Amino acid sequence: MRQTLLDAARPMVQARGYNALSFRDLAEKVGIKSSSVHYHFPTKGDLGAALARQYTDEGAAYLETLLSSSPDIGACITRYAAIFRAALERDNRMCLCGIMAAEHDDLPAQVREEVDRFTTLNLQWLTRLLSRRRSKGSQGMIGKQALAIYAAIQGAQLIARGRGDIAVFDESIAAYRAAGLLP
Amino acid sequence: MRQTLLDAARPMVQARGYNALSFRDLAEKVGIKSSSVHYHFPTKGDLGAALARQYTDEGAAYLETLLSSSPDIGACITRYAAIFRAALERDNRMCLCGIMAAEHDDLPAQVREEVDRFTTLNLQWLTRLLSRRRSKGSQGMIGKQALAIYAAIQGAQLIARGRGDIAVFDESIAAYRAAGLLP
DNA sequence: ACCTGAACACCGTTCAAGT
DNA sequence: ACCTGAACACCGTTCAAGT
Repeated sequence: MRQTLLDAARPMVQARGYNALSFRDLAEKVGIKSSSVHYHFPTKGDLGAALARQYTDEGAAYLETLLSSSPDIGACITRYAAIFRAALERDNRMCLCGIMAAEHDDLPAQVREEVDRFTTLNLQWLTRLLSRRRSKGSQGMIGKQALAIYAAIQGAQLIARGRGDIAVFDESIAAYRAAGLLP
Repeated sequence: MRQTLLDAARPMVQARGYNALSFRDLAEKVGIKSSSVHYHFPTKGDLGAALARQYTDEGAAYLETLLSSSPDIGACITRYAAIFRAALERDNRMCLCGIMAAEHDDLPAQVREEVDRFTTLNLQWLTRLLSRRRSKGSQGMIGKQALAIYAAIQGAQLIARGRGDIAVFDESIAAYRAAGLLP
């Protein structure tokens, strides 16, 4: 049941955010009462943190396979962007931690910590990827470029979701690549 | 009182989002009862829409002065990015319509429409700015570049806010400029 | 014209009670 | 071990009542 709740809650949060998630709506979707949800997750913060933790762990595992599956940096970035594109494809949803990042200052501390861990994980992964390049910058430059790439992709997803048009995402990514922001 | 309410509500939404705004908190801040807020704004959607409308109108006016004050495209973009930077400087707040964009699918229709109008306004302004360049692309290319610039700046603000570090914003903008995404 | 208190259905949360 | 109904303080909203 615990996993059933997480599986039901994830797409709800990806669509409408953490704040909009209701224990009663979630309970109804899985066929129990809202007070029963508290048996598995004492507080909404516990649920949100578990949601973000699992999402981050799964993302980390996928990113590892991605990095080891191809030596080509451009191909890796394309498949990295495809992760965020896939969320939009699924009923115009967002990255769980991207939408929660917007609620950052309104999140319970335990949820915020997991969201921050997702961001850190992505920045580290991008840094490792960029470190493969021959045309190296300093370590500091690589970190800043990783930051810029992550911010740009999250922004593209946010704006594309708002416009309800996945082409907005694709065109933004294409413009990033054309400019050389993406390797 | 109507304007007092709007002035008090704006920074609250910029900090924590539309969903987190409470009529009772807002009422207490301005010294009336929550039921009195409904006299000025019948529903929370009315308040949110008025908030976004005024924000967009003020933004539009400022962008016009910006565009006519300098013929230099790079200077205009720098001052454009400075608008978003200023929000972060003010207690790590976000663009009102940037944070509301994350709540997009959970907003009352009337609020969503105003948020979308802000986005449209910004894209049009950026398109006009980019049209000044000699090294022109097609009209379609310019629109896509405007989109990418807007998404990238919004993303930089979102991630910088999450990290609680305005340097994240500055470094992202610098990376955009270095790549040539920003003119 | 503007404000208020009381009521309503929602929300997260608690807890005694059930199986 | 897992679920439930009732209660609590919150929320947006309504409305009769006040000035």
